[in-house]
Amino acid sequence: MSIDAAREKFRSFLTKKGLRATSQRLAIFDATFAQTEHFTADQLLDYARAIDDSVSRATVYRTLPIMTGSALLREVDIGSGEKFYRPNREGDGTQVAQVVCLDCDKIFEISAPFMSWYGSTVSSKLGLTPVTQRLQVSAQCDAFRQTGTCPRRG
Amino acid sequence: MSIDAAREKFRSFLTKKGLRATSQRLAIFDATFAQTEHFTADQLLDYARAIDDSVSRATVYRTLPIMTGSALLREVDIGSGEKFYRPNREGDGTQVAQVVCLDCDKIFEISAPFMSWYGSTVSSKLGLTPVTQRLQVSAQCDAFRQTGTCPRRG
DNA sequence: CTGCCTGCAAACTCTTTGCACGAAT
DNA sequence: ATTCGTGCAAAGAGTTTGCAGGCAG
Repeated sequence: MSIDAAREKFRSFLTKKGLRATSQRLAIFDATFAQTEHFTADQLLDYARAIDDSVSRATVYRTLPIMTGSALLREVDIGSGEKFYRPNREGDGTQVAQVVCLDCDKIFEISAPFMSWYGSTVSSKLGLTPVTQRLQVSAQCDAFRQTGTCPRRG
Repeated sequence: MSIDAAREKFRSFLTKKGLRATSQRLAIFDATFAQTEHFTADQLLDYARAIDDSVSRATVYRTLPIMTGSALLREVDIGSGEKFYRPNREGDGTQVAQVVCLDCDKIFEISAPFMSWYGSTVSSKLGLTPVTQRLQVSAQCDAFRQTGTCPRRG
């Protein structure tokens, strides 16, 4: 999905919800779609300010739930104090697992289609309907432990 | 595992690590093993103070990582701002998934032995060695949505 | 005795919120 | 014109830490 197509989707999402397409919201949105890796709210503030320096931290935090609600942004919580985000270029539906490298602090994502099967199996036994699921693996980098450098590291 | 056996394990863990078996640490430990459900650090402070009212919040937070390090306590982070804990009576090794009910706020645990298989499969492709894994499902309570009451709710 | 451990309170990190001004429809 | 949205700064929640005194080994 091109950034223009994505921006248009975001605009129409805002309109449909009766929300206003302010310059700040659009700057924040554009900033997310310029990223190829996971990023934090704090980083997003920087990225958005490079586009429109009137963007404030409060507006970033207020816009994040709007964007995740539009399914154009995914939230990734690896339990590290701060949350990570990533543009959802593929549209929706893909079940992914995260692999977090303890040496690189890098987050990899891998498709894990069986997750939804597991979720429904397990939940139906409890009389529950699954809403979200996450599968996360934290791991050590073999190369880093042996050679002292991680090939994926900056 | 009985509480006495568990306390003895904790004592020897402390000794082995060169740590002191203070009355506060033992009170906090006993408090964890009296619980049958998940609990927060804040709740643990209350429980521990009921045993030894000299226990402070700081000591609870300083003792938690020691206990998780001894594998007698498991930490469960469902991404809700605060972490949950639960005594590990079964010993170690069991791979469990959490199912969190959005209506009850209750945390269920279910054995998910295939998790470790998935972790190693996925990680070996990236040259990583898995350290920890978590599989979590957040779900709605069918009964609550239909009748307005959840049978599992207090 | 020695130095690890403690309680207290302040600091910290990430996120949310109240308020009065400003801008989108 | 109306509201909704904004920036600022302060508040919040959960957790961590510096310090002076206290107790285990």
